[in-house]
Amino acid sequence: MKLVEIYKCMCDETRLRILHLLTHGPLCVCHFQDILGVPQVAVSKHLAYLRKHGMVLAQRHEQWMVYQLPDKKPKELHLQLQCLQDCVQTHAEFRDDLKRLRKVRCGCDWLPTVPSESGKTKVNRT
Amino acid sequence: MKLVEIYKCMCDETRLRILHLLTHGPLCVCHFQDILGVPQVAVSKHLAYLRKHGMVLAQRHEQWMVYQLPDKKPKELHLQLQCLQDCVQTHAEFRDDLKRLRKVRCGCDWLPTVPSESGKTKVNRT
DNA sequence: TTGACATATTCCTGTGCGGGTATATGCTCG
DNA sequence: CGAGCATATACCCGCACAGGAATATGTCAA
Repeated sequence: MKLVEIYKCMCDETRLRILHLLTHGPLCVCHFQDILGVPQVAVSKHLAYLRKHGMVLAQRHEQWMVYQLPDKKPKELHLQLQCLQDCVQTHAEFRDDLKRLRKVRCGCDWLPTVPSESGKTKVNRT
Repeated sequence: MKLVEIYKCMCDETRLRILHLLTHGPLCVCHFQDILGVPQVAVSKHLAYLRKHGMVLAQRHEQWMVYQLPDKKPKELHLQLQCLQDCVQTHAEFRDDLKRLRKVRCGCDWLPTVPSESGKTKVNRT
């Protein structure tokens, strides 16, 4: 994995926030929309970019696409994500994202883990 | 310091190599040229970019401009540079830069530390 | 099948930036 | 001063990409 490519993926505000959120678990597109407050097309395009560069994995689940970090990460990626977590500690914007993330998790029962079939109700969006 | 800006600075191959070299001590422009094998104008522009974003400090020394990392770094920058050092361990291109760096240091007696007046001979470039 | 929802893709536009050439600035030495 | 070296800046070109609008694709449910 090319180190510069990792940095290119992280050098956009929205993508950085997406990656940061994903370090806390898988998410689907509509949740990114809600948490980030960014239009659907933008989210979708940034996710496509990240996917194209092997930074995230996508998996359809009924009508939703669930995105997550690869479980087997190359060492550089692992280090970078680790570093990201360390860096954001002091940045309010990222902590606010996490706050909204928790709210989303409460409103959605299957989120915390990789989505399973059990007890899924269609309450993702209102 | 905006985290994204740091990533923007690091998302170009040449700038990344420059920053990596600087983690090993101050350097002047002509050395970057020799080590990186990149034309003067490119080096100069990338250094200007890094300077503009507070990633490096410049200091004139007679006819040469000596660049170095700021000694008082914001926490994010420090973490990122640390992470960079960890990441490049496995990347040959960066190790090759270090090899050439050592050669340059041998050919230039004032380099290892911030340049001092003692015993400077004009042998920077041939 | 039709409609509603979730997501992706296409097209368009503006901008930032990388590469190159030429030129300007700053310093030193004779 | 003028020449020569080291470095920076200005200008031009091309490309990648971010943002937005419209539309396409895929899935479900009635």
